Amino acid sequence: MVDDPTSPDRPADRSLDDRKAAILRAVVKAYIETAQPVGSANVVEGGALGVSPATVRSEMTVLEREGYLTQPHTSAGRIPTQRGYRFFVDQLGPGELDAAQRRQVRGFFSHAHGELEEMLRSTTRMLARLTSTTAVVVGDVADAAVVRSVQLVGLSARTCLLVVVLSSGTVLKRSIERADPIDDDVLASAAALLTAGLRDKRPSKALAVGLSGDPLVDSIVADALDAIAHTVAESGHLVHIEGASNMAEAFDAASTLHAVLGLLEQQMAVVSLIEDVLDRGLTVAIGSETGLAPLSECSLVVAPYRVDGERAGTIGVLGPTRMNYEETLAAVAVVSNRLSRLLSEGERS
Amino acid sequence: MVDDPTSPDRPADRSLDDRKAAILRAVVKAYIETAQPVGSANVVEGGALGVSPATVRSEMTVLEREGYLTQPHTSAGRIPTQRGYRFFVDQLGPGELDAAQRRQVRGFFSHAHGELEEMLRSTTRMLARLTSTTAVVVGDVADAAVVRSVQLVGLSARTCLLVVVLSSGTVLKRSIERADPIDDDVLASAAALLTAGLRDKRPSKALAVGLSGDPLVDSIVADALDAIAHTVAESGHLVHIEGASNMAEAFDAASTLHAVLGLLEQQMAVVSLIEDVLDRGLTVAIGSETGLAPLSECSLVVAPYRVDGERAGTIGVLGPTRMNYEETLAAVAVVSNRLSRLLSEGERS
DNA sequence: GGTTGGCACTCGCGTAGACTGAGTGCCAAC
DNA sequence: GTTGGCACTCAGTCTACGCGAGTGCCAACC
Repeated sequence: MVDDPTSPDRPADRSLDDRKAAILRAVVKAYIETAQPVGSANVVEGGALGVSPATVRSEMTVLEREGYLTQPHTSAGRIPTQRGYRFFVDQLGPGELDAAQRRQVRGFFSHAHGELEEMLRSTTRMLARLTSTTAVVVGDVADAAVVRSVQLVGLSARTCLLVVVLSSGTVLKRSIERADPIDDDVLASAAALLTAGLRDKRPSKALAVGLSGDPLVDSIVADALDAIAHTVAESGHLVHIEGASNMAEAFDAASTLHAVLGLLEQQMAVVSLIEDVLDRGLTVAIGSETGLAPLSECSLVVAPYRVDGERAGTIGVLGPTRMNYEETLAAVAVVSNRLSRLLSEGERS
Repeated sequence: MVDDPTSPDRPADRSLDDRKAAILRAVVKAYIETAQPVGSANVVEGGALGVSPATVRSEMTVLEREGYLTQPHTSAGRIPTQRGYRFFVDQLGPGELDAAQRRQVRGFFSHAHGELEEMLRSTTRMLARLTSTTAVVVGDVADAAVVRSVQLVGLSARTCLLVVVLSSGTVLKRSIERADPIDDDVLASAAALLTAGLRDKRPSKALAVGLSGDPLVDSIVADALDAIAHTVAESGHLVHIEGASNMAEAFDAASTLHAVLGLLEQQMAVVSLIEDVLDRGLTVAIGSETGLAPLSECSLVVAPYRVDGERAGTIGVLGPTRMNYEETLAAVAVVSNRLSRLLSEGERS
């Protein structure tokens, strides 16, 4: 029986037998739909598992004891705990978008065009609208492209601006302050040296270039390499966040909302959150699994996207813990795939 | 009596005598503080205008008839109408920040440094924190600086990237698609021509440069000029919005909040809102004066900032209609002044 | 032994009524 | 014109109460 190929043999928590799993699933599904505690009768009438409410009740007490469900109070139905959601998500198969959503995605990508940054921005917008949640797209702009040109433009006597153009069309920039006035010729030679030395390298690998022998030029080159390293660290991740307004309808407590929106305003925190979740090998982070207190009532669904087979960034969706995981997982997967394809094509042309 | 220099002769609505004005002022002030309807007793005990509650009551009925106040229901106190707020704001003298706030502003500007964009961003953040509202800073990056360099960098055979560096350190960029493959030499000559022709001009005035005679180069130059015009139109206004999370505590109705946050996500709408308000010569737009339905319960306080005497952008604050106008007006004025000073100094050095 | 129907019990929620008190409008007196 | 007095209004609060959804337990059943 264990080897029966028809039995659902998933990597999920094996401590739950099939019926408990089915009941838990039904509770989670119903709760996601209605946001109301789910009673035993509700479970019976929803799924066709051929048992009476009484049986469901006794199973539910077990599920509660094991930490998958809670009761807001006696004489109310059950609500999934974080562990309950985790089980539910783990046993989900690959989902599908409904027709309208598929059309929306297809329509978006068939008309998509323009520069990388604008593409990422509009993708974020679309994803937010598609899922009615907050969408986050992180572009690893400094890691997914190579240097095309490096320029140094004098702004004032002692200040110049470093401008690095990448093959993706991304521009990194940073101002460099010098103690002494700088000559335009010196800037030009330094820029030529940098372009020659860094061309077709990743900006994150821009550590050294050949020296010129002229100490002034070499010193500026050193400053520029330093500036590149700083810029990569600071703005190497381009973050787009859209649909934060959708949070307003997900939570009724103003304080929760304030905390969540406040977190979203710290873009650095969002980037490291997503990195962290991906590093732990997760696709979904539920509640406290995000590791951030303000998100204890939120879940995050993430997926990397690739350009020519290589990770070029991450897309993600942040919503309430009781979000529609099937739909959101499908949406994130589809969008990341199509975005990967589109950007890879773009690169090739 | 009319010419008595001690009597408050303000440009406010003259249809209100001094006592009515004082009562209205007291009601607005109290309502801003408490968010509760204000009764006649409350008015008497607050301001020292030496009349009894009964007198205040009869005055308040007049103020209500004239549209400055409303009652949420009989047997409740009065609430200012939009017109009431308007009167209140019009008769406000120049306000002052309290000591703690002044310290905060001074501390920020004494440590402020870095590039223009980063400066504007952190200023927005500071303003949001200072006023506990949503702060908006619009930088007219394309109008407030002149061209320092124009470059064309080949990205792929048929695509190149236009990169314009401005004296402020701002970088404008846009990709240009060509029907035929382009040679690096051609790009270089076109870029040289553009730099020579546009240097020290404003990007918004970049309409033409001298021709080279080479039709290919000239055609690319034409494309580049076109691209500059588009970029100026599209990203000539750099928008920073911070403190949107503060809106969560200003409104309790989720739908209002959703509408306001949704509007804030459309940055274009915010820019044209602010432009529009300034064009009408206003410093404060109250409720429907903003011209945007989602902001009917909000007020906007704006002030331009200048670099070397010339308008370089706008700072603004968006909050609930019942915000603390005195404080906010003072904060916006102080921040715009100090920002102007800082940026002008920076330019000079 | 697992399953089931029956049943008593719990408890949130909605409704109804009473009460409170803040605040008004009116009026007669000052 | 101003004031104190007074009747009136009405939102908010509290309490009581019944309803009903839902539970836990148990004895009976297959």
